[in-house]
Amino acid sequence: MTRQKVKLAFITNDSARKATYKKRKKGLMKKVNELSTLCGIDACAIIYSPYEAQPEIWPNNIGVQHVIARFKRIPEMERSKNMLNQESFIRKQVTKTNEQLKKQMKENREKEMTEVMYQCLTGKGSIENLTLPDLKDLGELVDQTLKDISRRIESLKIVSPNEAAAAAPPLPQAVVGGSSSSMVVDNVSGRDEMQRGTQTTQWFTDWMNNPSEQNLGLGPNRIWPHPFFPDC
Amino acid sequence: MTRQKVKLAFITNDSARKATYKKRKKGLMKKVNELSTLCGIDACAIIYSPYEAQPEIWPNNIGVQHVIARFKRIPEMERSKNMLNQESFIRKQVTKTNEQLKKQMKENREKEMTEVMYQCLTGKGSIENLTLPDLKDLGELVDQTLKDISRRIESLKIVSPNEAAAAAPPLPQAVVGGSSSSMVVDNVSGRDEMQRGTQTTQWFTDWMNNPSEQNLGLGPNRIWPHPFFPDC
DNA sequence: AAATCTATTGTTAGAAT
DNA sequence: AATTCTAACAATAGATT
Repeated sequence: MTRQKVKLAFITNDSARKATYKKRKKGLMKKVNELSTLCGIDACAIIYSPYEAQPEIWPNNIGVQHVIARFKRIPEMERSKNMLNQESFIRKQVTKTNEQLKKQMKENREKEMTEVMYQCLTGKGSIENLTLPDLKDLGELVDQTLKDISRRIESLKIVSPNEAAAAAPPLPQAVVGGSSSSMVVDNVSGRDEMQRGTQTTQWFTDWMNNPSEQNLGLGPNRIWPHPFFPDC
Repeated sequence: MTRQKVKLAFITNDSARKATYKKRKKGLMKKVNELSTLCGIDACAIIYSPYEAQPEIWPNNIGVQHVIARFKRIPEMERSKNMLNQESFIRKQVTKTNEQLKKQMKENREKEMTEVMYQCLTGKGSIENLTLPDLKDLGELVDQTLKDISRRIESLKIVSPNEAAAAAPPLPQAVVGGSSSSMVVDNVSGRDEMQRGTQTTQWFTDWMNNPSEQNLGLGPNRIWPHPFFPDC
């Protein structure tokens, strides 16, 4: 579920393992106790270790016997049913985790592209060796950024200069709005058959047809206004 | 063992209790799993709740059955023996916790007295309404502080002025050395039968016999050197 | 080995959705 | 009711004694 600094695997170092055992057993017992107390429920824990002849138990012999007796009383069939529940629970967890992964990958992609965009803007990098999918995503990002900036400019025009700073809605640093963003370069199947984008990104499509550092304002002699932001 | 922000007691609010149950049950299961994996041991947990017909278990039906069978195999007698062990363990815990409590109380006491001392020194407080035990501890503290200062002064005398700052051992802010500190006012059973202290604290014993703000340098017109630190 | 310390990581109560 | 978020809090890995 969460990032694991110490890998969740058998500790091969004997003394480290014992130390961890003692610490974690103590913590676990505390947790069982708290859960039972806070929620007023019946529970037990049994732990076998090579360090003690007897199992370490919670809450005590009587308590464990009581819970075991209750457990034994359930017909085997009922318990199998429960196991199915557990399986479906796990399946649900897997689905959820995969969704999180997807979301995270998308987020990473956006950050990556934002980095590329800023590097281009500051002349520290070029898009020369980007792949087509990268260029496509970069285009979307630039398009969205451009729109955000236009929106910001409009909002600045409406109010008086003094009120502007306070009234203008903050401009998101970089957002790729999945379906709401217009597609700059779409359905690309090869370098020679690109479609034209929306008006705001015409320059980008143009550049795609005739890529050169010169007309992108990159490098040491970069120009202003930058072609990425012709309105500024 | 440690400070408990949420009191360890049954949660009466139904929905809060259920929320806590779900969160903590999840956390507990995770912990059991980690302990078992990290240390390669056999363990099980069984939790009954009003929210599920079946108990929630770790690791699964088979695993629990296995651990229970192993548990049942131990003669009752052996387990009682183990319970004794647990009892003695708990007794040990209680002893340890009490020791910590004592230590903490001592520490608090020292801080309290240090505060009083500084308030007196800056004229912001008076010792007029302190109890006899308070005055006794305050005396000890002042005595110790005095000694520390003398030690510091001596160390400054030995080295050249330039080296002094670097070479002199740092002066602890306020330390009451339990048995090593001389008793200023000891075995006090009443105001009229006080003993005389060591030489460094003669002034304190003197003051105890004739307490007055005047000769303590307290109040708006306070004197220097302060009687608490006649050597400075 | 066991206890203690502390920097880091993990857990969770309460609020927001 | 269930999820998600996050500040506050607790657990603990690794070092030290």
